[in-house]
Amino acid sequence: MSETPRRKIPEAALGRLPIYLRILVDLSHDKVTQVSSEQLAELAAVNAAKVRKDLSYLGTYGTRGVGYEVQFLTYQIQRELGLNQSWPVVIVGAGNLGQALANFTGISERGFHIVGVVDKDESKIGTVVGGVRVKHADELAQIVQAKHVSIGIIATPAQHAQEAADALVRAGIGSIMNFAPTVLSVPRDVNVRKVDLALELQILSYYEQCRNNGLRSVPTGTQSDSVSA
Amino acid sequence: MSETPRRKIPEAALGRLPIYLRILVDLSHDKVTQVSSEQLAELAAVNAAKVRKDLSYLGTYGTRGVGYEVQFLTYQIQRELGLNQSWPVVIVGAGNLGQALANFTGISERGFHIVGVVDKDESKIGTVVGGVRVKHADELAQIVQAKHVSIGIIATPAQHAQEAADALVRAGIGSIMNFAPTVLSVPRDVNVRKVDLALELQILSYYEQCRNNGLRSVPTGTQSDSVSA
DNA sequence: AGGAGTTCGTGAAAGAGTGAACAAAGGAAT
DNA sequence: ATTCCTTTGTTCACTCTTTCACGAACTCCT
Repeated sequence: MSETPRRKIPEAALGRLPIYLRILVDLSHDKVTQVSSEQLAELAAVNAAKVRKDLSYLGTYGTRGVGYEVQFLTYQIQRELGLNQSWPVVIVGAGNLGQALANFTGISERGFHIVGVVDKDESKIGTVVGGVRVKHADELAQIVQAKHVSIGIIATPAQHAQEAADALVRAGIGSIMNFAPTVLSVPRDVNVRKVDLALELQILSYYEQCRNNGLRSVPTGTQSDSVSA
Repeated sequence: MSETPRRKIPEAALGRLPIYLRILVDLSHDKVTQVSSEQLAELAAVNAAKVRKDLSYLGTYGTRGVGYEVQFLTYQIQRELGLNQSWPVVIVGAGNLGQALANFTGISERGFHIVGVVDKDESKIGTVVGGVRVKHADELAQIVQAKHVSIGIIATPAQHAQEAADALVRAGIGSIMNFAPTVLSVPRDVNVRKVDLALELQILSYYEQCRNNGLRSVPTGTQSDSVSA
């Protein structure tokens, strides 16, 4: 029962673990050592039973009548998510978004570090973003192999996203985070998550329109996650 | 005919409408006039039955034995999402992310336009991003009311996200898109969607770790050769 | 006109996710 | 030890989502 190879965590629960993790880290900074599912639920804006069920997928780490030990639970979630190491990440596309991502401290603070940024535009090559010198897209495979990168971020315009994906797959990447507003076609064993700016705004637009039409069918109080594929 | 089929669309289906919309617009550019649920499903990487069911929430817009008319369906989805108008949007936070968002053409091309960018940092005020001059955060309410803004984007650091949300709510905003990695607390009638960069990466990390545990014990960047399936 | 071939719309079943409720388990006080 | 209080872990009923399967409706061809 000590090091059971964890069964698969449901997608819905998996999406909440990073939220709990962030909250736990914050609590830890505030010198809080114990936390109940009720408190955690409050901070994450979800149901307490859901918190307990989510955490139960990791193991039996709580103490009845007491709650969860912040440090210990933090460690367990990190371990489960594979965050006790820092993953090397490569960014394809050094435009506005690529630069913002490379400079985003949240990435490096939470278990990842940028080891490469590539672009096809000669004018961008050689410039330094996020502490990394931008290289030509042709060098992608080289970077991936040299730095053992398994996660790639696509921050290109939509029309180049698929070729970026193909290049990442050829280079041996296992997971792709896609910021381009396109559906990527990749081999089945490559994991893709997409973040689509305009898509999320369009969903807000729908609810705003509903509100204006007097039809208030907005899911009240909930904070919807981005819909990922 | 009933121009208000306006039932509430299930959240899951709603999240896919913008994807169909984008594909339809692309098809239209390629001079395609008809499309079947099968084709649409292929392009959106989903099940064909799902496409038909999703579209059926809008109304009965297909023709049996033929498919859907691209132009007409495009219009219907846009109408349903409230995209036959251009929504004014305000951005709070003019850092890397805020600038990238303001410059992101995908926003203005898909039914939105940035009418204001505010920040608290004096050094940013007065600079122009995305064609808009950055103003002081104190002017937020003024901008919101003058331009009838109902959608706000939070692109501040996490520690200022809640106060940005409070300001947006006070200003009368109805929907918030939150890029800061924090759970916001807002009144029940304000709609929040969150996009969390690091969260998505952490989910990828989990799957990468699972993959590596299946093959090798220590996943220090062991690149799995992508076996196409 | 009638039959063959498509493709939509939807009912029904299976699957996933949610939340109320409660037994089990720990701590504290008597 | 016993009792009381708290909080977890889990069950169960319910809702939401996905997928299958098939009748209905449309086009084309003979």
